[in-house]
Amino acid sequence: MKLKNSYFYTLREDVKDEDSISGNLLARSGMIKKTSAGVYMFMPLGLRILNKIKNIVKEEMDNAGAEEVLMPSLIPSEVYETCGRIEAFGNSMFHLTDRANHEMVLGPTHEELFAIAARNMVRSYKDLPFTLYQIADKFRDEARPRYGLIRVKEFIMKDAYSFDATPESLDESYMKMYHAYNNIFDRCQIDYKIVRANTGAMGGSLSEEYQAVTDIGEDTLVLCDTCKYASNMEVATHTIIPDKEDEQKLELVETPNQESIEDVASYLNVSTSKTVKAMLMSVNGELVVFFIRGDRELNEAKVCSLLNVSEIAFANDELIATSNAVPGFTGPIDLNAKIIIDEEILQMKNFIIGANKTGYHYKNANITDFKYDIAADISNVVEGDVCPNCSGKLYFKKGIEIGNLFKLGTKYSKHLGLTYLDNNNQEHPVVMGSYGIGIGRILAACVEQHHDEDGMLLPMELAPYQVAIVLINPKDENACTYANKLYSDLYDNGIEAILDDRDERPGVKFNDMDLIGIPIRITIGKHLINGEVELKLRNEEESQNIRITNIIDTLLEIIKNSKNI
RNA sequence: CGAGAAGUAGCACAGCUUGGUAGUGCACCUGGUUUGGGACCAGGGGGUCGCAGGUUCGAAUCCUGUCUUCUCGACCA
Repeated sequence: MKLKNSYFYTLREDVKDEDSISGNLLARSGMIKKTSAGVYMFMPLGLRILNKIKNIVKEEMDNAGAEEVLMPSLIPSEVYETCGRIEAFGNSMFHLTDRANHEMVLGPTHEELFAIAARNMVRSYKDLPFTLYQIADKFRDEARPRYGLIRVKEFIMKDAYSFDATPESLDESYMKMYHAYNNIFDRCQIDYKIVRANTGAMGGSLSEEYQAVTDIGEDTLVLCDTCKYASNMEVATHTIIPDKEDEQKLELVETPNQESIEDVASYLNVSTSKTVKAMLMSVNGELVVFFIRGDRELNEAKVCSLLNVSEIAFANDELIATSNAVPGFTGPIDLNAKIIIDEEILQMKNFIIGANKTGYHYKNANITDFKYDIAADISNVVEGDVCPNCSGKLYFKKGIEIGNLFKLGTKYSKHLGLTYLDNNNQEHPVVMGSYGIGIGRILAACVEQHHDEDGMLLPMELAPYQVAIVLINPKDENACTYANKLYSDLYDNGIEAILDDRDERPGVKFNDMDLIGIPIRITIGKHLINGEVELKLRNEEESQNIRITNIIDTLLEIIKNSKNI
């Protein structure tokens, strides 16, 4: 691309609309432009990067034996009704009607259509296994789009679906995707963690997420400092260390005006981990009181799957009044409500707990002092907890979900009649897996992880162009002639280059090329008369002068080496 | 969906309190001087002040409604 007659602009200041580094750098580079909240235009440079990511994904999918297809985005509602997902998605799905008043939706994910596609051809176990994928737009009406390309309403996703006869066969298909995913994210130079995740509304047995590690991540990753344990906070567990104290006698103590756990703990001069707090929640309109250690948080995802509900809410005053619970002083002893305790409390001794009486708590409470309905893991782990797999300590990082793997099982195939006959002429539902990758999120995560104060530092495989040729003085005819020759020589050798032939000052050109993250810069300036140009790598401070005689080989070598990192 | 803030030129903003016909920096155009890290001088183009009503002789400014955007929360396969 020669800049002079191309669509190219940069902004010198941050864009007010963008709240993330990646969103700002992409917008300032003229690569993306927001059209409305959570919806973006991709301009030439941005689209080039996107296409490079897509190509990497395609190559790895094809290598893993998956076949590419393309599904529509405009889909009759009834397709999603079959498996109850109109309900499950709620108002995060875009609904519309056509002129004949048929209810349609814009596809948020495509399990059903792929299952229907598979149903068209699968008859026998001999037809299995196979894997299909597409790279296409998805639509989700996010309540709050943010962080540039991270959380958007319309986005490009690679979604793959595997179809197997047996769970064992699914394991193999799953592992093929697992390896393909590692290759994809390695090639994009993403710093990522693979974590256990909640299967949520997708259903199925196993789910793992690929999380790009970044501070603006919306998920909390729980990692072990000793072993490879890695889990999304939603499903993270820890080893409970039993308290070895001897049980003491329950004692009512006055705690006037001490309503928060911190206040009570400091008033009674104990650690918050020696207290138990109550969470008064509404579950399907019923009051349920959850008890967890004072320094922990209730884990909604765990509670929802325990009780098999889609959401829980804080109880309102009216609901609380149906019991004898006293907010701030709620305890399980003589409480007339459904009680669910964190299993950790089974191992705690002599703890502080509310007395259901304003201004009073019990101390030296023990599990034998009260009744409860269910004991289960309902709390979040905290940093420093002991790893469930070894004796290491758990710590947290923030992550963006850039990919996921689901073992779906037979949920969709059962509902949609996707079955096969085995060698005994018996009919079985096909076992499915689903595998997603957010293409735009890879771009955003990559920029979040690779930038400096001057702009992006894109990996060679993702950069829109590998080389930027900066022509210092376009009015110098010799320099201009050489620059154009170099430009076409590079193309002849398969190297993608930008020729900055604009009539701008050198500083403007350097800053622009730094901003858009071109990995290699060739500057054609005053040393050309000596047969030399300047070579500078975006991720290095120093530049060097090189002879123009073997410049192509030098560049090919740099590009080749950078891909082997 | 709850709470808060903001919409004025391509971008970032001032002006609004106290109504009087629209301004700054960057970007853009012309001429000149410059030319290895976001040049300088001079001249110039570009805005129905988000939209709709209302008050007023007169509204970017005051009032009402509405839309949009952003922030914090809720939600998030």
